[in-house]
Amino acid sequence: MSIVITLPDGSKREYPAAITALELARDISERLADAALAAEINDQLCDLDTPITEDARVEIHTFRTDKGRELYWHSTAHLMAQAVKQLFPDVLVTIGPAIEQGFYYDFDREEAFSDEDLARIEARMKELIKQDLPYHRTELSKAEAVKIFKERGERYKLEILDEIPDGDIISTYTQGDFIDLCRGPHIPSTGKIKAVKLLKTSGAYWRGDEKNKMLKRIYGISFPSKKDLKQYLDFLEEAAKRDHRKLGKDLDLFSINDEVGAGLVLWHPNGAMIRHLIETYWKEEHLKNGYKLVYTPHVGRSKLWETSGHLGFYQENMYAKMEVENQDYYIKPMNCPFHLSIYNANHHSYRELPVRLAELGTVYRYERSGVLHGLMRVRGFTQDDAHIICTPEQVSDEVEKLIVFSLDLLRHFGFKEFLLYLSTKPDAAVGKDADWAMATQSLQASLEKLGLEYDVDEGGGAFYGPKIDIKIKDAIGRAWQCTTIQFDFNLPERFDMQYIGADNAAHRPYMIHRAVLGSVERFFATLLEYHGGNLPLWLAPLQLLILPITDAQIDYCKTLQERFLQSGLRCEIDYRSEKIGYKIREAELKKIPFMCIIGKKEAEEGTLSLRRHTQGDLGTMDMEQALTIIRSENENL
RNA sequence: GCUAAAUUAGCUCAGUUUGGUAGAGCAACUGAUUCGUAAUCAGUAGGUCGGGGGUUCGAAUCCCCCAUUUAGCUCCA
Repeated sequence: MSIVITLPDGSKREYPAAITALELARDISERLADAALAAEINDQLCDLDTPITEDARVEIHTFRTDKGRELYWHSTAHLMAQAVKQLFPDVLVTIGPAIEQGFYYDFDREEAFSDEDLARIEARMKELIKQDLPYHRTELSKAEAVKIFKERGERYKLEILDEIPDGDIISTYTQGDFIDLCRGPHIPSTGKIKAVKLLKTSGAYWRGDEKNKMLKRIYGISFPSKKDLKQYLDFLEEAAKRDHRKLGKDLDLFSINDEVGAGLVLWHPNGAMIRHLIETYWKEEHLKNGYKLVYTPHVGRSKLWETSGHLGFYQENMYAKMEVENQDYYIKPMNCPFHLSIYNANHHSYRELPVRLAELGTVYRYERSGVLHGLMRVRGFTQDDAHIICTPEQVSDEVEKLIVFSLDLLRHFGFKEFLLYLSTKPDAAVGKDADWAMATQSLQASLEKLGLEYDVDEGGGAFYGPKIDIKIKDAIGRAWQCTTIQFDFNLPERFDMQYIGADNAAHRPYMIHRAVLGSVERFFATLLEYHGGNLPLWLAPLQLLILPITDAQIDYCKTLQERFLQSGLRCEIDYRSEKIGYKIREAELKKIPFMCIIGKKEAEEGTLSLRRHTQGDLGTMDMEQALTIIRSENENL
């Protein structure tokens, strides 16, 4: 009886008897057999030596597939645990999964792993790779597994075993002297790992719970070639160059200092100019799209925060209360209660809805000291907040408009790729099921109507409503969350919001809470990292710098500056008596988009020599030609 | 908050192992130079070594506490 194997491309192969996945790969090609890591037989991921005994769909996984990479890294994590156990026999192993980029393994050890330890572990891993130890799968009963790990004193493994139902078959993987409880599959042998690098160590709570013991984690990554590893390390270096904290310092955009306080940002003139341009654009676009701008205070009475519920469920993130004339006040961690108070200041007819209230609202939240990170995570930040209050009939239209508006706004900043997520009802939630269903459905319908791809985060919504998040995809593959569009079934109740319908009765409106940029701080950081500091021309604090070669050209430079300023460009002259090469170098380091080099020749001819940052010399031309080039990057000039 | 590492001139860093009161490059300032597409030369000035306490004849260096930063964990715009 022969068996028929169907490959992912639909092609079929027939074999007279059962063969292993590895034999199948070898039959397809030697190269595939060499690259093969594991097989997926009828959607079941398994080791390469698994026999295929009947007709099946089979996919061979290599490092090129997501699943292949994942188990490659997982196998490397096992290898690292083996090296650690050999070098530090007293250390207990816990778990070691693959992550998006590489793997980690958590160990129970009193001391932290030092850099020297890492180097030793890495060296031992390389020895074990040379030995080309096979990963051997063993299936056994729970009792047998308990016996094995009890003998070895691996109490974390026993804890995991304890949670597995008694009847289940358990698998272990052994390579050399190391045995680990593992579902698998794994790569055939350690020799498949050609390049490995241990990257860093840190603490991590057992099972991710801060009440548990803190374990010592080691992160690493591995590749099937040294070249791939080098490429990855280069990528990390590139990411470091784009770090907004470094760019913020180099370009003199912002600072954060001890004396002012952690997580509180000082915006320097250059950064403030960029922020001003972002905010001005943001306001204009909101006004064009039917939003009303509002301003609200930075503090509010405790009564307000009781009504909103923040004192109940958010107090640990709020700054402590302050007392003035026997009244308690809190600094605002959110703008919503103020916006809703504005709505509630008047009666509203259904004819006025939707009401869209927008504000660049600065809030303060107490964030635990360990989470602060440059501008990405701060304690005082400005949300580009808006609340849309509408009737049930208006919901789907509003959601659709919002998605389009958000994407348009983001694209204007040069962002091109987006990742969209729809988050649905979590277990603990407020609001009626019917409302959740309706809101979730209108979010989903809008995404589909617009033909946008999105992922569903099941149960990932806020307790008060479902949401859509938009993340921006970076030039080097990282994703940054900005936009969030959230329904809120909680606050309209708490604030007893109403509108008068056509039936002359009071109704509860729907409310959507949204931020497009997220926070100005995080957005600014994302913008910097995305563009590597080379902002689009319209956002550059200084757009053009005129560089006279000698003092003799200064008067001519001033007439040019006048023309550029009249065209709406932000333009300055570098008067210093430095050599032209030096002035150009400085302007390049400051990432000034355009440079205008003026020597004797240009002054006599009435021309100018234009240079574009990142491109170099564009040649000699007259003013009109220069403006044409500059306008091609920004039609508003 | 937790685990670990770090904090020295405006910036980037050396000096800490083996205690003997600080050093470089860039930037700044002064002077010279007037130059053609990423660094001209010379000179000057700049630091109670994150803060506080302790050990010591003597602390940037050793010990303790605190603050901040970084990498993670947990949490989030």
